[in-house]
Amino acid sequence: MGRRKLEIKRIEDKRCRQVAFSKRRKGLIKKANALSILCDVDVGVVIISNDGTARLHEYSSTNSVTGILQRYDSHVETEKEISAEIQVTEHSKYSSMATRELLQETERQLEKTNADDLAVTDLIHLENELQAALIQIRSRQTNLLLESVKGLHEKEKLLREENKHLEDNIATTIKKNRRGNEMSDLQPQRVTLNFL
Amino acid sequence: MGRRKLEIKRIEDKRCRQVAFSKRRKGLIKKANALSILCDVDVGVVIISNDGTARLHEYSSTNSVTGILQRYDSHVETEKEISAEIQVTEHSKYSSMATRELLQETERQLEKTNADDLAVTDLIHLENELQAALIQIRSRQTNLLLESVKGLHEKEKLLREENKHLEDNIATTIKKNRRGNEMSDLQPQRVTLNFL
DNA sequence: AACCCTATATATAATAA
DNA sequence: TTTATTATATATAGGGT
Repeated sequence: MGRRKLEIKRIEDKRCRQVAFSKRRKGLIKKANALSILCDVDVGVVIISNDGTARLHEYSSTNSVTGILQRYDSHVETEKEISAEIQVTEHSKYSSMATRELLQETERQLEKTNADDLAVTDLIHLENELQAALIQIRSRQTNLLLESVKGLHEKEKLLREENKHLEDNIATTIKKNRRGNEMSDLQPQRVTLNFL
Repeated sequence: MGRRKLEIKRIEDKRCRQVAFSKRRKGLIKKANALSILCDVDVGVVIISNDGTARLHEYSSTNSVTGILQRYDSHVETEKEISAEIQVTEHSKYSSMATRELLQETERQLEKTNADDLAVTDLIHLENELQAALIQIRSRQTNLLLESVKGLHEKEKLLREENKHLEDNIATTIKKNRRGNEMSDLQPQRVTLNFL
């Protein structure tokens, strides 16, 4: 795209690399913006450079980054409804919807391509699709984490209640004991624990 | 870039929009790939289309998506070390490092630009930088969530131990009672509470 | 680092297959 | 729906400021 053809490999000259980075980063974000507007889709771009000081550059068509991430979540939510199983069947979740489509796509690709000219671009494409599946799994993990927190809070509450009951129990037992020892007449205990 | 100049606004014809999406998506990912290789940086692209069936497309220069997200985390981790405060001071975290740089950059931009020709591109740039700050805050939230889970697990363990002690306490109390009062019909209580 | 310039490389809109 | 063609629009390498 410039004065001469450029091989796609790391630019060794630091100066040139830096300039190219600045230009191409701008270009990439511009294209991301055009794509999102022209085709009415949400696009997010993240660039992490490591030249000495690691810097983070970002673009998102949605107002906030959390916005696009919430879209992830709702996307994942939909899949969850389809395979609303428990942890034991967790494995089956990975073969739902998009993942199944992905495998079909892979088969199609392999069918129509001779082993000879299995283009690198094809492989890159498949790789990207697989990565898309991975990000979905990651989102799923985030959701599970949130559920985990919720569950743990409930557990904590129940355990605290149980503790309270047990303490009361001990208190009354001791009291009655004392009384019973004095009057030689111990009363039967009733231990009632109601929760859940 | 085609037969005629195209305004950057939503393509109304669904057919054209679909074709443009397919092409531009491929183009964007190709450019993202070139950028990451040429300039030796990590790049992630996320595209969410909503044409009826919401679909998620993704690209990441790192082997796994979690990889690039871990880079986020470590990036955030560094900032955390600098302002390692508790939740109460949470607010102060938002004005650390990158955010401070960001504000300086904003000032610089506003200084050198007349109100007249404050280019849209400048605004877009600033917007993107602000979004970068937002994604960092989001990562921070994820970290806090993970810490929360850890803390809750510890809490749970302590509560369970406490419960065990209390149960033992009750058991021995009852045993002693019975021994000291043979005719009593008092039965040792079994307090078993299983949840989750 | 951020802009200009310009020759060239790439991307892609319209169109057809 | 994708795929191929092709004319045109954009992006950008190298060079200078």
